[in-house]
Amino acid sequence: MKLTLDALTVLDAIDRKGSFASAAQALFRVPSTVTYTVQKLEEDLGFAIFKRAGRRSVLTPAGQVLLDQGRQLLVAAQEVVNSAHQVNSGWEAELNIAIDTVWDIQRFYPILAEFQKLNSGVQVSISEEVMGGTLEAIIEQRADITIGGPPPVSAIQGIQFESILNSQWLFVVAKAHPLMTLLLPLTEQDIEPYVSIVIRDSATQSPIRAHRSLGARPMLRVANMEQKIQAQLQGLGVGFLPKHKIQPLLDSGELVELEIEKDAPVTQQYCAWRSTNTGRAAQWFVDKILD
Amino acid sequence: MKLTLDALTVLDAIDRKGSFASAAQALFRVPSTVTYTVQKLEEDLGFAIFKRAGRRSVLTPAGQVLLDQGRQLLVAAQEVVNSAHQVNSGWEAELNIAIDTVWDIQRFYPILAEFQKLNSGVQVSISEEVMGGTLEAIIEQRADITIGGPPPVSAIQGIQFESILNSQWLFVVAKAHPLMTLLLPLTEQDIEPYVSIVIRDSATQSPIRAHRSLGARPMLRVANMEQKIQAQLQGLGVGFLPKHKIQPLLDSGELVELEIEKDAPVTQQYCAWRSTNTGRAAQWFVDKILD
DNA sequence: CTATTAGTTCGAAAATACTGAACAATTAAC
DNA sequence: GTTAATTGTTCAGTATTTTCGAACTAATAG
Repeated sequence: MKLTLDALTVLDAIDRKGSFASAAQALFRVPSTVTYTVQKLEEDLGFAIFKRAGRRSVLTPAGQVLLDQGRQLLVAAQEVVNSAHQVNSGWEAELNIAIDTVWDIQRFYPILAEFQKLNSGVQVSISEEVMGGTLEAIIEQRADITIGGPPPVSAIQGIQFESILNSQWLFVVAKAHPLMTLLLPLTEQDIEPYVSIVIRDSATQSPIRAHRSLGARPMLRVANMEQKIQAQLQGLGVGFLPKHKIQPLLDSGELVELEIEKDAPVTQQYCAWRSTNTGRAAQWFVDKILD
Repeated sequence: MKLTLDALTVLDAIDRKGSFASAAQALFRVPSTVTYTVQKLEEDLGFAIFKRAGRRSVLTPAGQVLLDQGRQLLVAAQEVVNSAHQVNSGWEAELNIAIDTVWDIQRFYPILAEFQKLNSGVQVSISEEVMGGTLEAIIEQRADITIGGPPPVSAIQGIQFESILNSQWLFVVAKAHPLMTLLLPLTEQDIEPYVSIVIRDSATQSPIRAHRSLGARPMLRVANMEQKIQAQLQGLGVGFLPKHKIQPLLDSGELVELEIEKDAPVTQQYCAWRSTNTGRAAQWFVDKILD
């Protein structure tokens, strides 16, 4: 394969300017150089790119394909260089952040806004994951940073973890729920008859962990934390919810915390990042997240 | 932008072979040449690609990005050359055929099988379109050849049309349909009370043409001919269907043709292709289709 | 028929890429 | 710890490729 990007640039110029001569002018070269470049490329590739029709040359079908796809190649090449420059500047070309659904994404927006003021040129993408999802995302390199999610079962090569927040989970029900008539603290037997709202695990490969399902009771599976809150709010079922996400609903009385016999569970939330990642954006975000 | 594909090839070799020296060997060059190429690229791009760590060099983050994306660029470049070669051989790189839903795609498979025996290397894609869809597909360059579909409203620059088949449309109903008790031929008043099955137009931009809708009667819109046949077969409604597509159902008596007062409509089916397309595959298919 | 423009050819000059020998730095072997 | 082997670099010289400019051919416009 003897294709060169320079030759493609010449082809592009010829087509856009309409002639070898004007292409030469545009590229600050002499006409004979353009002829030479085209002839050399034709010889290297083994087929004619232009059909000489009098004093004006026209592209052959193969030449047209070469030009069309070659232009895309030129654009791609420029993007490669741009990405490398961006990384060289210390800022990553892109940064993927996976946020666990127990986190309120809105609380993250101010940090994002602050970051954008830095004019780093980093393309930041945010995805919402459930339970094992954040772990899976960073292991499979889909994410550079995770916010929230469970701790690693064992140390993972090249990934650092840090506890970020003690998320307290409360057992709550909607304000008119029948469970409110019972004597506190509730026993497992009290709760058993009622539908439990659980979040479907977004980790497709990890062993499924239905979070806090409390035995084999009737369950309603929902996609994320938002839906779980809504479901419990509308009395579709009961379950544990992270305190910091439902504080307003507790204050207004729409949701009520009920004491239960077993200890209210505490889950450690973890932030994770790739320790091999030396990008400034990743470090900036990790610093911010750890407060 | 001073990036060259040759330099990327060198980077790739260095990474795969693990050292400048073995890369040089693999590329039939001398070590100093490899050093020269790398240094020149670094100078041209304006950043370090390798960090000299003793006698063994390691990629900088920017160098890693350059290599990763550069490899994709190399693959893409090879594909560009391959495509151009393919077109130069006389066969197109790819050929898109749009078939109108009134046609039975299965009738087209033998022709496809015959074509594949030619070992042309052409990537053939087939899409199913409805009503105006084939026309739109060829005008918007999504298709190279269309089979079936309406005639052009006016001559279209660079596209040739040829009538291919007189598709006869029959008014048919399911075998137990109430309309069968009436006296033939049916009048418009006879038909009016019953739901008419119409195919939703897949042409998004053309003015909507609800095919043979016979005034403002209750309608059930379906996505394609297959669904329309099924709908009429299950007695959900009545309407015109192309004779050649329902012959077996007529023979078995599951669908019944009913004579109607107005002439049974005849629609010309057209085959279209781009007259500028000089590819052998397009010509081969057009010849076959026109019998 | 002449002037103009487009593209090519060709020898010379310039720029670029490659080579091989010498050297420095590091790792492996003993 | 010393020696040997391996790696990468430098540098001067050489080979190759690219570019240039002038001369030339062919087609088109006036």
